[in-house]
Amino acid sequence: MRAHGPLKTSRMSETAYEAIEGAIVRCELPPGTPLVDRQLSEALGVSRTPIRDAMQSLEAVGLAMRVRGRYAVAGFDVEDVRELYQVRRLLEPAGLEELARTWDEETVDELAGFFDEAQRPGPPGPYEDYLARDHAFHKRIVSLTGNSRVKRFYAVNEKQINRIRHYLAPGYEGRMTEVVSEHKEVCEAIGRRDLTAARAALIGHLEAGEATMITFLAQQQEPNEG
Amino acid sequence: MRAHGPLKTSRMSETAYEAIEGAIVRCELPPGTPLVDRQLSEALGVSRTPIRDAMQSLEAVGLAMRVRGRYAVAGFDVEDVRELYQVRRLLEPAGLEELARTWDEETVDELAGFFDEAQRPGPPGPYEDYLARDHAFHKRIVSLTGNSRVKRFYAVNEKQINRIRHYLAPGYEGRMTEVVSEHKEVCEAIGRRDLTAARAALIGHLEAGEATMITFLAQQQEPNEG
DNA sequence: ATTTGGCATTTGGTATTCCATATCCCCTTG
DNA sequence: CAAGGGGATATGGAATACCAAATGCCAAAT
Repeated sequence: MRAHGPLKTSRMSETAYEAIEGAIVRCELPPGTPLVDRQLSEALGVSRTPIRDAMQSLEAVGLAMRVRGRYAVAGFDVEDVRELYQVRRLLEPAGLEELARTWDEETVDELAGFFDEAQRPGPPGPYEDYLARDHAFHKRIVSLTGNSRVKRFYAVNEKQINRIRHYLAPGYEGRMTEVVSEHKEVCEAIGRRDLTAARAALIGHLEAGEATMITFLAQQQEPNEG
Repeated sequence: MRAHGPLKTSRMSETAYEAIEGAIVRCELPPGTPLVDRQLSEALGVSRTPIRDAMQSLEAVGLAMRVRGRYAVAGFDVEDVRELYQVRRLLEPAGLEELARTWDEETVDELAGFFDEAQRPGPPGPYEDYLARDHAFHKRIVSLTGNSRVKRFYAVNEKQINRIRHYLAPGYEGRMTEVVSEHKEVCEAIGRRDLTAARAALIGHLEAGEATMITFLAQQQEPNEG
């Protein structure tokens, strides 16, 4: 029985995936929320098939999980934060080391001046803008590895970190100005052609970020791991 | 219309996935082979739905890909080998560094003697046994990171490398004895509690492996990247 | 009142049907 | 004979139907 025109605009699986992923990352669907295909099917106006495709993908990137057969939004805890930041400390310095190896002057200059443009003095802009700029910087560093597998792995990692950022906000913006100065420290070291210092500054920055996130998460009376 | 009892034994998606994945890794389905859901559906005796689930997973781990909408077994080339080994050089030393940090005597002894047992002198056993032992060694090192995300990433990486090993065999077994001695070098350094040397030996081992694989692959008149 | 058995509901998995698009082949036409 | 059109086929995507297992609830019995 055909209900109505199903509007085969594009891949409904991808549309559904992005809708659900966005809702999970923004914590509109909090950790532990059951993901019931029939409900989501009705809510998004598509059939169960693309929804189940999307849920499979969400499970693959660790945003959803199956607990005794039932799908639910994945939980996270302090140990996840440790893992996520360990991955960053592993991948991002690798980008800098590749830069040290190849030493492309143009790229060095690009990174050294990454925050020059659109960097107004005084209070930084809205949180979302700041997050986007932050992410662009770190993503650019990882891209220096030129390794597509590393980049994909990093992207999944970042998605999970971003979700915890959303979970912790508001209150988490407090570190914004601190992070900006840490970024500048990395960029200045790159500008001085001192990649050893840049690497150290980057790792310090990541360690500070991990510590902050763990502190906030522990305060929040950490929820259970999914 | 119900054809016959479909035997809902367990998750047919996983069964189908493992069947197809195995065939791809063993190169029974060579790179470029079209993966047609209806064909596989008939071949494996299940409907299209679990097959399509499996193909989605295969695409996620890089063993299959979609070229203009059609699924096919992913190809690979020298650049893939570089990426795959760069990932290994990134992850495996991280395991040793974690061991250096925590310095668990029991684990050190375990790794130092990893190849003592069942290591008969003279010619090594069958290639498959050797591969399994090799993989167990490196996997154990990566597991020292204690990072589940790293371990999953590494496992996917290994699956892809293993496929290329199968693709290159026979002839590729020639490096077996060489690899065994390189492994022993790593283990001996660990036994001497010299993790710096162990790290160096491990990286050298990986670089040798990459060079060998690239040589063999280049000889084989490299196929096109999927 | 508690426990237990069974039925209704929920939910995920699989099969089947329907549909859209792309590709290929043959036929027509200039 | 070549080029273009049109239908047949192949193939993937989505919707729906069907099924099994798990869950929960309610009633009945002790």
